Amino acid sequence: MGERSMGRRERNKQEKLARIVAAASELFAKHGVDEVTTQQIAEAADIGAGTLFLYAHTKGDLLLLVQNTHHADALAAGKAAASGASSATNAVLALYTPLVLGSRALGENGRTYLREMIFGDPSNPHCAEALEIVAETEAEVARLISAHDAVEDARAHPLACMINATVYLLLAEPRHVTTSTDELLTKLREYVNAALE
Amino acid sequence: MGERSMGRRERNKQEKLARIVAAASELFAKHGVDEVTTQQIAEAADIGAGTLFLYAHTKGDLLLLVQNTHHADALAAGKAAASGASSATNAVLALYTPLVLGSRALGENGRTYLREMIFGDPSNPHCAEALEIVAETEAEVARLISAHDAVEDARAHPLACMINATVYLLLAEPRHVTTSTDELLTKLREYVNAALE
DNA sequence: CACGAAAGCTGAGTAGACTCAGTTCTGAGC
DNA sequence: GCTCAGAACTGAGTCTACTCAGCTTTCGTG
Repeated sequence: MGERSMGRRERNKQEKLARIVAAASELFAKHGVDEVTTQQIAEAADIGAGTLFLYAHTKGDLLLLVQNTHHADALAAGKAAASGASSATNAVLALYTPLVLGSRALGENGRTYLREMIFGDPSNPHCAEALEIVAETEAEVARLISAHDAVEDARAHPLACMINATVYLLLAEPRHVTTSTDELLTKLREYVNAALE
Repeated sequence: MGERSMGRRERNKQEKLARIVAAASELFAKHGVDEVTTQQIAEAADIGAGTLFLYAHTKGDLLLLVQNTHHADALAAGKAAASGASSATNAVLALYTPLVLGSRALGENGRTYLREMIFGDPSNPHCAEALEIVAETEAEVARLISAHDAVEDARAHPLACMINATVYLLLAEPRHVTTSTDELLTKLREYVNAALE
């Protein structure tokens, strides 16, 4: 996969992809997904309007493409933070904190990302990638609560799924849009505590 | 609010609303939300294309309008079924079974309904109504697990939220589209058991 | 009944995501 | 270098959810 081994065709494609990601990333962040047209993005990336859809099947896929990297980074940061935690609850909280902060920092785009992740077409690679990160998060939660002996092993995975579902709905539900991020994390701690006794 | 006390204006409105719900209900069920245009619905309801949007702000709102009644009915049926259950787990399962069956019976429309519920605009009355039913479901779960002494009272509400979030994501996640409804209910039992020990 | 105001309705028009038939570019074979 | 198959790109065109300026209907009041 060295850059040297690619022909011009492949290099052009990579370069275009990079321009698309950069353009979409900036415009989405600046104006919000709904306030930006695919035309504007294509123009900013200096490609034809139709070309955009060769790299992301829908506008939603484009958001997934742009955000998946940040999502994966947040998970990695969470994993690192959780490794030093003193209890199962603290570990789970540490794991999710970067994800929650990241989602909240995006404002409305954070909710849109969740929407595309859950309701997008999983046969699209960017969506599948996002779901992969979610599955990895779930597995890590199961590992953490097992390692801290919070619950017997058979319960670890179901509980991890429940905790994960709870976090995603906390971030998605409209009633929490006005809740401060601190309050949200406090709520999350309460939930995790309740689940782990 | 008797029908007699309404003027012609109000009666016309009610009648139009009924025609819209009937038309949308049939067309959505027959062809799926995405395969039906708002024009077709307006035509079937014998109203102007623009009139539709006086009764539902978006096409998604229209789905909420159509399905909320069934959703509420399913909750009522679940409540009734749960009242005779012998354990907290059985009660919660009984409560959710009609909701799960109802959602699954709608096929893809069931997932679309969830999407509109969670990501729709809550300032729209139909969306608010749907969220109201969700909140009621959550409260009922808390009541049931408290009544069956499954957990101390302080944990009842957080756990109810988590169980509820789990059910909604089970129904929404694309990976469960191919899962049979029976398997889904089995999975749900496993989750509820894990949460309630 | 006549009038005016306000509620309700209308459908042609707008905007923007997405498509596809035609074009250009790339690279392997000679 | 020349040729050609097919990969990649293009942007004008399509489709449809949603809007809005103008029209119609209702109804309280004199």
